[in-house]
Amino acid sequence: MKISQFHLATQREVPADAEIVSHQLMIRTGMIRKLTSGIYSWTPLGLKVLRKVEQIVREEMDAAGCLELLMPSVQPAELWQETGRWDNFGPLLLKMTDRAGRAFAFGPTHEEVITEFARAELRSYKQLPICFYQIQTKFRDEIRPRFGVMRAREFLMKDGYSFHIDEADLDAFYQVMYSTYTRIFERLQLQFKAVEADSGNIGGATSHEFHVLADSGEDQIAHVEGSGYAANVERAEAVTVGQRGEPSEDFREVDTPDAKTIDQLVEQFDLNIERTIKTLVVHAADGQKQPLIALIVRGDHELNPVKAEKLDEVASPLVMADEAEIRAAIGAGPGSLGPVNLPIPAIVDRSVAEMNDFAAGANADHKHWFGINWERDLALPPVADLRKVVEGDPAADGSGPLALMRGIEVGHIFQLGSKYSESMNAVVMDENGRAQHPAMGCYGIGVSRIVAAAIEQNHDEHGIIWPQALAPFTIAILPLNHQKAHRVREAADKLYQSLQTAGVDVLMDDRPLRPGVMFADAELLGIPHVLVIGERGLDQGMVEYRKRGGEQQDIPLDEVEAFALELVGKV
RNA sequence: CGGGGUGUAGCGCAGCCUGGUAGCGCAACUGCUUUGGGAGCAGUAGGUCGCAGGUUCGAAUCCUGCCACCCCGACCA
Repeated sequence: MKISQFHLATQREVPADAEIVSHQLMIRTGMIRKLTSGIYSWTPLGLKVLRKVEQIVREEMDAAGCLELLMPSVQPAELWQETGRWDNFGPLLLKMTDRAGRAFAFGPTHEEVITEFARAELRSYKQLPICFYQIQTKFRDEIRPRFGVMRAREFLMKDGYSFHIDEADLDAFYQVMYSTYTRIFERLQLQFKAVEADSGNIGGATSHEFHVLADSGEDQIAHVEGSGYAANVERAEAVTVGQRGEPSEDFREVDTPDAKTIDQLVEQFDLNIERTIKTLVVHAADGQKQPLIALIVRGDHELNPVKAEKLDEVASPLVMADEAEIRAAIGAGPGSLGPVNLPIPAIVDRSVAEMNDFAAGANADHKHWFGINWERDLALPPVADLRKVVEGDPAADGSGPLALMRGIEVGHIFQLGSKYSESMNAVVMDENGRAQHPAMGCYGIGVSRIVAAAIEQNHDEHGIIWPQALAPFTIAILPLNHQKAHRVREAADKLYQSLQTAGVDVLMDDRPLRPGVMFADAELLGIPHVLVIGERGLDQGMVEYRKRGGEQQDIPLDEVEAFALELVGKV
């Protein structure tokens, strides 16, 4: 491609509303343009990268035996009502009506449509296992879109769905998808980690996320260095190793007029924060005896809402009680709550169950109990894993202390089981002639998000540094002062023609611009290999090669074509 | 949805407080010079000042309402 024939629209200035590097660089290189919040056009440049990601994903899915299809984006409400998700999916689901007033959704994911497809197409266990996938535009009406295409409302996703005669076969195929995903992210030349995950509102049990590692990532991952253990912190189990200490202090009530928070309490009474507890009041699940329930974690710990709302006793989604509700039920404000004489049910975190001689609110304003001990002073309430893990916690599998890092979720695989096949009554005949609900798996990759994630991981102060597998162009030719220097133009044209013929994605900067502009744009665009042709070099019979973000060397003019072909593996 | 902020040329911004009909840098266009790290000179073009209403002889500027976008929190590929 010659730039004069292309639409290149690089900008020097950093857009004001782009917060993270990938978003800034995608705007500055001109890969994307915003139409409105969370909705972007991909320019010819950006689309070249997007297509490269897509193609790697497609090749590996095909290699795993999956079959590509294409399902509709616009889906009738009835389908979503069958699974209950018309109401349960929440405000992310974009709903609309046609001129006759029929309700539709713009697909945020396609379990319903694929299950409808499967119940029409699949009749026999002999057709199983089978996996369909598509690469298609999704729409989720995100509460807060941000970071360009990283968290967009409209985005490109690969979604795959598999069908199995039983859970064992699903599990075996899940392992195949796990290694397929591993291969995809390796081919994309990204640093990534597969982690145990929560399955969110897609449903199902076993689930793994694939994260591209980046400090700007919105997710936190807990892992153990050198072990296989890794989990999203919202999922990571907090285990305890110690045992409860013996009571040594007196159980006593203390006036604490100025201690509204844990920090104040610790400071004013010189307490160890690990001997304090926080009592959080949330809405109980429907059908519980009382409308509120207390969740108790250690003073220095944080409640993990994902774990909490999974408990049968707790309303899902999690709703914190407001001060008025708390006062009505308990008679004290949020700063003065505790398990002693608590009139509502409570669940304590595992680490709280191990505490002795600890302090807590007295359920009366300006009073706390100190020296509390379970069993001696009050009965231990039910115990559950309620908190977020912190750096240094022991891993759930005993492999060592946890370290935390940040990641960008680019893939997620789930074992759905028969959730959808049952609710939508998709059945196949098994070998005994009995109707069975097939077990399903579901496998997503955020194709457009990968482009941003790759930039997040591969850039410097000059611009993007594309991995070769993703680069929009793999080689750039910069003919310096070509409009005056005939020799330069001829050498560049010849090289361009031969690389073009060999099928290389080559970009020739044939703009009549000063060298500095050409260098700056080639670096901004992140083209992995740059060949600089100038009169100075030609005088020595040389062309200069620069590797983006790396070394440079002079190549004899008559060897440069072979050199270039070797660089991009076209020999 | 709650909290905060911003809307002025393609991009980045000033002007607003103290009303007098819009300016700077980059980008764009023309010409000449320049050409191994984002050139110089001369010239040109481009704006319903987010929208609607109000106050005023006069509104980018003051008032009211609305809209959009961005940031911080709960969701997800």
